[in-house]
Amino acid sequence: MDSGRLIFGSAAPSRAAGAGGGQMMLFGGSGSLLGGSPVVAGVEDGRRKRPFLTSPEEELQLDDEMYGYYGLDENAPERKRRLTAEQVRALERSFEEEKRKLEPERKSELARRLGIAPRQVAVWFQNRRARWKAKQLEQDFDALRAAHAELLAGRDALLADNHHLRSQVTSLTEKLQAKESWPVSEQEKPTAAVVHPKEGYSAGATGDGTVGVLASFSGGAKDSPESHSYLADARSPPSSSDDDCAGAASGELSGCAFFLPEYTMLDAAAVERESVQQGEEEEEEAQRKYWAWFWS
DNA sequence: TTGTGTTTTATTGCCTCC
DNA sequence: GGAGGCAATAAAACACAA
Repeated sequence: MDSGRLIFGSAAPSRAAGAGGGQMMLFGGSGSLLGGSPVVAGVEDGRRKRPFLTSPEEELQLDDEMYGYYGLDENAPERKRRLTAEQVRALERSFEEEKRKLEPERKSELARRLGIAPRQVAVWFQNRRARWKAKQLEQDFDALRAAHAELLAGRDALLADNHHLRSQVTSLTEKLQAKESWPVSEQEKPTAAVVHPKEGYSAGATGDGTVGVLASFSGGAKDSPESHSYLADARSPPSSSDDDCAGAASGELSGCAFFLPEYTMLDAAAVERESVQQGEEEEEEAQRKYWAWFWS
């Protein structure tokens, strides 16, 4: 967009600037963009419409009226001159102290002190706010990007964990299915289901007083009873008052063991066969003893 | 020296607030 | 309605590589 900004060329002799020597040479001077043409065009000066000029004198008068400190420095070759380092430092300090806002009194005071036009101070603050905002946006973007990366990493970890757990479920399910068709010899039949909590088994009492068991077989040959290191003899009554039910019938057990009169377990059928074989009465006795112990 | 990209200074038009 | 802020933009000033 052409902003319509004009550099007024002037054939008039340059003159001393206002307080501080005047940094700007927007109008006039030998370096005019428009080749020294005294009058070029009318243009809006921010708030006031700048009229078409007819002479360098009128132009200079308008410069005084509209720009205050904007003077023409005969030693300044540029049409637009940058603020000095010291001026910028002062403006920066003010920018920080005043939380990026510029009160009118402060603007006048700064302009007076730095020898520039109040309008220049306002413009500098405006541009400085724009730079600050752009930088803030950049920092915010970086922070968001970092947070996003962190979330992605967390998500990937969860997916990996989920995948691992699913694999475990699949593996355990396969093992359970294999055990359901487990051929058990008469001598090797497990006689009861015992849950060893410390090794990761879980059990829950059901509403009717039976206990459901999910067991994991680890160690020992797949089809051998040795893999059932937690199996114990359900017919042997608990011999200890230990709350942790240590004392469970099997000497193989090192932790808590539950005797289950009825159970849902992969080798329930084997245990059932043994119960039938050893007599219903004996089984009932074991259950009776178990429940007596269990509820004691 | 020159071409090119970046930074700084300034303008313009629109919007909000009082 | 005027003052001031902001986004968009222009253009000078500057930096730097070829």
